[in-house]
Amino acid sequence: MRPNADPPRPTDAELEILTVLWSRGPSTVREVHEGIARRKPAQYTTVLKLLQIMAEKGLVQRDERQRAHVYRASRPREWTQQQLAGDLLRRAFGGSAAGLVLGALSARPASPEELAEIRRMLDEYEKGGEKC
Amino acid sequence: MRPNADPPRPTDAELEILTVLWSRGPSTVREVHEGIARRKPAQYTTVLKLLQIMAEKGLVQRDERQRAHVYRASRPREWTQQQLAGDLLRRAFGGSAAGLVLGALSARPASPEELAEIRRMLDEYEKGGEKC
DNA sequence: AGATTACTACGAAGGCGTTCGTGAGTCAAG
DNA sequence: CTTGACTCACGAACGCCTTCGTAGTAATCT
Repeated sequence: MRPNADPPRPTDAELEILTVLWSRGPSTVREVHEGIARRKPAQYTTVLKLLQIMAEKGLVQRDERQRAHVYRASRPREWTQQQLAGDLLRRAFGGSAAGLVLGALSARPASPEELAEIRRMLDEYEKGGEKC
Repeated sequence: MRPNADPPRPTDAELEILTVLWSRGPSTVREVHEGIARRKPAQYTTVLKLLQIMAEKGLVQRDERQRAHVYRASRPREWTQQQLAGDLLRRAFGGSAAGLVLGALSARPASPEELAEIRRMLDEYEKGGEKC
């Protein structure tokens, strides 16, 4: 409907579907359903309905050229992750990125390798983000 | 109702109320309402109803000894932040803490001071968290 | 052609979150 | 005692999320 407007924040069920689309690439309803059903039992028509609603919202785009419509996420994974992280940052952490990092680490203890990866990422981010 | 069970994840409106309670300490409905109304117009009874529901869920505890009941958050801010961060980490980032950190930094660019604070926090966390 | 399968569209139900109006009770002042 | 201010309790409304059943249409098979 509004092709250029930002899609709204995905809900829980929508995020699960987007995860499948991001990892599989453009997929039919059946393929998404198979990807979902591994973890959570769901009827085929439930996934179909979700995808239809998500298409209305602009979260996914639909290619109707084949009989089995092909859906693809309209935003890349990183973009959506950024939206969600920013949203939580604002709502629950008062904008404190340090607070969010601490919260994440406390919630799911990170291995030394992962800590090293975070540090590496901080370095890279500090170099790249010289826009002020 | 279930005093020792973990309260569920707070919703958006509930989180706003909790934020007031965390910063003000135990408060009456009127005080919470004044704290909320600064940013978002809301009727007194809306805040009252929210607090009643939150008490049922166990998100807040109510002291009825005064005529104006006094509510307090049943979990500290850090605990709830940890829940929320862990939840997002699992749902949207596949458990990758590095991904979450990158998402947060991309969403709201951090100042060099904040980056330094994050690094300091990582060091401290690495020292303190020596529990396999 | 007729039957079976695969797919989309649609409507409806149930639950939850949010908002607010109304009623009833309590307390203090006139 | 009556009035007015303040408080809690409750129900209702509305919209959104999620789930699923049913119906209709297109392709395929015998």
